[in-house]
Amino acid sequence: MQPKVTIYDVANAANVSMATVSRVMNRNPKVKQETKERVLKVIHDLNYHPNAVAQGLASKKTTTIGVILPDLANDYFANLAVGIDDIALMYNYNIIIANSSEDTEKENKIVDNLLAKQVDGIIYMGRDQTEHFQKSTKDNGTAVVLAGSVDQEGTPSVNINYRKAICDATSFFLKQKQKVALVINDKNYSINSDYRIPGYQDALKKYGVSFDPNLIFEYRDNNSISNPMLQDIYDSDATAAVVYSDDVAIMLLNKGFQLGKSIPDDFQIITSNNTVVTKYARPMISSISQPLYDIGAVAMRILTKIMNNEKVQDKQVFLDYDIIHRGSTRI
Amino acid sequence: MQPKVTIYDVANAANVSMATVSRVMNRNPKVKQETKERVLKVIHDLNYHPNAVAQGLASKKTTTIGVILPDLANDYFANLAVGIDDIALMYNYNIIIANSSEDTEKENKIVDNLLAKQVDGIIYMGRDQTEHFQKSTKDNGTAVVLAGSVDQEGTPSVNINYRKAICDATSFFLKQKQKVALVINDKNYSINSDYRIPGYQDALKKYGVSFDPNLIFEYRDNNSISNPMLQDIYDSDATAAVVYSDDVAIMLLNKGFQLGKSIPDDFQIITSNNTVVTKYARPMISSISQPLYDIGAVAMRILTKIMNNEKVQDKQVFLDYDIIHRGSTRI
DNA sequence: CTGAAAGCGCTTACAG
DNA sequence: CTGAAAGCGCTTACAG
Repeated sequence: MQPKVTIYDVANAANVSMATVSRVMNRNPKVKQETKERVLKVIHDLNYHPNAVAQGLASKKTTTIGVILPDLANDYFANLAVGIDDIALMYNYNIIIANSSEDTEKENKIVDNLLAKQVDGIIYMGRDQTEHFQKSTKDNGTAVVLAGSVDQEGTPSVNINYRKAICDATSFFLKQKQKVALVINDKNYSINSDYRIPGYQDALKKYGVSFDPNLIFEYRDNNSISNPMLQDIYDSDATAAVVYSDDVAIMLLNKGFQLGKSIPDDFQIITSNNTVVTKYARPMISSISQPLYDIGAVAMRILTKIMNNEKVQDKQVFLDYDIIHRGSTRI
Repeated sequence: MQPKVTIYDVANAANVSMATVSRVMNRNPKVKQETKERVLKVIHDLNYHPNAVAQGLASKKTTTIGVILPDLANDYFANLAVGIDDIALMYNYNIIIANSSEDTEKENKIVDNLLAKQVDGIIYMGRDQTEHFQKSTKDNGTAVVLAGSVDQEGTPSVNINYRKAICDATSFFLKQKQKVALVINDKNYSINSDYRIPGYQDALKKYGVSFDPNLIFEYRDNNSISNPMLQDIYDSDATAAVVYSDDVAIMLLNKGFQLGKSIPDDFQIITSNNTVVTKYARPMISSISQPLYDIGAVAMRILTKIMNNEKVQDKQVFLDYDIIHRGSTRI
C-alpha cells in the first residue's frame, strides 16, 4: 500500500501553492504555461490522483448521481441504466444505482442515503414517485429527471408517448376487427390511468368500438405461467392482446401454446418493451419498440444540463417508437 | 430549497459540542442517556441528516463500494448485482455500478474514478482482471472480491465450482454415449482454460472418451442466430452441447429448430446460467443452476468483513449448483 | 498570474 | 461523560 500523495505534496515538489495545483487540475486557463507544465510533470511523476471526497466537500459537487429503479434484474430497466451509465461516464459522473424493489420503505431509505451522499442529481424510474422522494429532493434542491416513467408534477422526463403507442397497437388489431384485450399492471398507476387506458380508448373511439372494461386485465402477483389471469384472457372474448410487459407477454404466449391455441392464428399479441426475450420466444413476439438505451442516455444528458443550470428546452421529451411485427401478429 | 442544517446547528440547539452530536449519531455508548435523548430530539426536530461526504473525508470511510461488471443489460450480471445491492443496503453501503463493456480503456477510467471517490471496496465481475486494476487497488489498499469470476492471484472470490459443474453436465451426456460439444467464449480466459475445458476433459477421462479439440467451439462476435458457429455445431459430430451462456444456448436451440432438428430428440443442450430466458424458450432449456443472487450477496458479505478487518474463513467460496433438466435434455 | 487563508462538515485523539 | 481543537484534502473568493 503506497502512501497517499496529496495536493500538498504536489505543491511542495513543484514549488507552487496548493491553489495553483488546484487550478491546473481544474483546467483554470489563467495559469502560466510554464508553471502549468511544471505542475503537470510533478502530478505525473508522483502519480497524483485528487481525492474526490475532499473535492466534493469543498466544491459542493460530487459528480455522482443516484439512479433509483424498481429492479435491476429487469431487462427494461437494465437497458435504461446502460444508457445512463454511458453518458454519465462521458460527462465524468458516476452513478450509484439502487433497487427500490417498489418497496416504499426501502425506497425512502435509499433516497435518504443518496441525499446524504450529496448526489448532484437523481434519475428516477418506476412507478409513481413517493411523497418522501418528492419532498426530500425538493428540500435539498436536487435535480431530478424521470426516465421511462411518467411525470406527475412537472418533473422533467424522457419517455415514448405511451398513449399514442398503445393507441397504435390497439388500432392495428381493431383494423382487423379483433376484440382487443389490454393487459396492464395496477390500474391506479399514472402510466395506466393517464396513458395506457386512454390510449386504448382513443383507438376504440377511432374505430367506433364501445369500451368493455372486462377487456382490461390487471396482471399481478404470481409471476409464472400458472397465473390464472393468463387463462382468463383466453377465456374472454378477446382475440388479441396489447401487453405492458414482455415477461407477461411471453407467459401469455406460452400459456396459449399450452392451451392448444395457435399464435398468431387464434390469438395475436403485441408487447411493449421489445427486450431481448421477445426474440427468444417462438414465435417471436411483435412489440412496440422503445429506444431504451436512448431514453436513459437522453435522461442523463438532460440531468447534466440541469445540474449545470443550463436551459432545458422541453421538460417532457418523447422519443420515437416503432411497432415491430414478428410472429405473434398477422399482417 | 431548505437551508442545510449541520452538526453545528444541532450542537447549538442542544447545548452540547459537535463532538457529542457526532457521538450520538455514531451510537457511541459513552454518552449520558439524558444528553443522548436531548440531542436525538433536536436531530429529529431540525430534521438533521449528516453530510456523508464530510463524514467520508473525516473518517476515511465512504460506505460506498464500486461494482465493476461487463454488462448490466446481461441478466447474469444484473442478478449478481441485485444480490450485492441488497446486502450492501443491509450493511449501509451504497454501490457505484459501472459497465466496463469489457473495454480495457474504459475499465481503467472506471477504476481511477472509483478509487478517486475513495470507495471502501470493489466487487469485480467479468473476465480476467486487468493489470491496471490489480496494481491500483493494491497500491490503494482497496478491498476486492470477485463475484462469478475466477481468481487469478489469491483475491477472494465467490463462485460455483465451474470445473465440477461442466464435468457433471458433460458426464450426463457421456453416460448416454452422446458426442458432446463444449461451447465457450475465448479459450484464453482463465475461466475457460482453467475450469471449463479441464472440467470437460475430466468427464471424458471418466468415461474413457478421447478428447477431440474440434468439439470445442469458441463463440464470438455476431450475437445472432446467423452466427455461422451455430451452424458449425450442427454440422459437426456432436449430438449434444454444454454451453457457457444462456443467450447462446437459446440461439443454438432456435437454430436447430430452423434446421429442422428436433430438440431434445436429435440434439440436446445444457446451458450454464439458468437465467429467466431458459424458461422462455420452447422447449425450456436445461441448465446448470447457479445461485446468482447468493453469489452476489455472499461476495458483498465477504467484502464487508474485509473492510472491517475481520477474518475471512475461505478465500475461495464455492456455492452449490444444480443441474435442472427441462425440455432440452432427455432423461 | 499566484499565494495565504478561510471554509466545506464532519471525526477523533486528547485532555479533563 | 464531554469539550476544544486539530485535521481530513480539497476549492474559492480575496488580495496583490
